[in-house]
Amino acid sequence: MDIQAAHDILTNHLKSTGKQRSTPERFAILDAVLEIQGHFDVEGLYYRLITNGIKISKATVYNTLVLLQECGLVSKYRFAENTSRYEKAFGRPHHHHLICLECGDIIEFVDEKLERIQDDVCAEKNFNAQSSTLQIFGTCFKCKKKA
Amino acid sequence: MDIQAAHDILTNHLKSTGKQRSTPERFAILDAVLEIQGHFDVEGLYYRLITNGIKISKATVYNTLVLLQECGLVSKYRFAENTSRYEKAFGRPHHHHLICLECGDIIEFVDEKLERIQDDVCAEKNFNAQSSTLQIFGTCFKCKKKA
DNA sequence: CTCGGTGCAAATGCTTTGCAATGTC
DNA sequence: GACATTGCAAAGCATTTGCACCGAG
Repeated sequence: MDIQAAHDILTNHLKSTGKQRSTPERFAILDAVLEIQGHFDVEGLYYRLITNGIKISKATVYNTLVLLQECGLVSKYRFAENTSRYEKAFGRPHHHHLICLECGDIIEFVDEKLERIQDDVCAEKNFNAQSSTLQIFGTCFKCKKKA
Repeated sequence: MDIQAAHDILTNHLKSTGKQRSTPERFAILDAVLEIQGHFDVEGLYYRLITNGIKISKATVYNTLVLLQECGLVSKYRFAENTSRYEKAFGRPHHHHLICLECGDIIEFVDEKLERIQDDVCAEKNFNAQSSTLQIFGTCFKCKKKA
C-alpha cells in the first residue's frame, strides 16, 4: 500500500476539478482509511481520527468519503444493515463478499469467471458497468459448528 | 402467480410458529405485494394500500414485510440509496440486477453459470448460502444514448 | 482577498418502538 | 378472557444541510 501514490491520486483529482482545495482534513482522512484493514463504517473511521488526536467533524468525514469514492480510492457497500460500509479500493483486486448473518463476519473472494459473466451480461444488455458487488448472505463455517 | 398458494404459505408460516395470528392486515399487504410488478419500497406499498381504501399504519407494513421475508414471499434489497427496496419472491427464478445510476432503472437478469459459481464459492469457504444478490451499477443504454 | 471547506447543530427521512386500544384464538 | 397485533406518535439513527467562521490559493 503506497501512501504517496494514494496522496497523488487525491491531489490530482482535486486539481482536475479546478475548484477543489487540498486541505489537511482530507489527507488526514485518507491516511486513516489507508491504515484500516478490511471494512469500516463512518462511526469507526470518525472514532479512529478523534482518538488519533485529529480534530474533525463527522460532516467532513462524510464529504470526504464521497470525494475518495470519486477518485476510486474507496468503495462503498450497503449490506443488510442501515449503515453504509466502506473499504479502501486502492491496490486491491475487484472482489465480492460472503456475509454471515449470525456473527456479521465478512469473507471476501475473487473469481475470474464471475468478472467475465458480468462483462457478458453488460454487453448483452448494452449496459456500461461502473462498479458491482455480489453479496451472498448466510452462515459461515464458524457459526455452523456452533449450531 | 397463484394468490391462493401465497396465502397458504403465509398461513402455514403463522401457524408453524404457534403464536402468530392471522390478521386481515397481513393478508391485505400480501395481496398488494402480489399485485405489484417489479420493485417497490415501503412508501409505495403503503400508498397503494391507502388508495385502495385499506386502513393500515406504516408500522404494520414494516412488521408484515419482515414476516413475508421470513416465509420467502418477499425479497429485500438495499441498492445504493437509503431506502430499502422489496419485490415479491414467490414463483420467480433467482435473478440479479443492473442498476442505472442516471435514471434509477433496474434491469433484471438470470444466469445459470452465476448460480454455479456461487455454489462453488460457498462449498470452498464452507459457507451456507441463504440468499444472494449481484448488483451492477452503471449507465443503461437509454441514458448512454442521451449523453 | 475570495470563495471553497470546515464544524457545529439542527433538520431530514427511513425505520423502530412504546403503549393503549383492538380483535384473534 | 388472554395476549398478539394494530395504530399512532414519538424516538432513533445514519446522513445531509444551513450558516458563520476559517484558511488555501
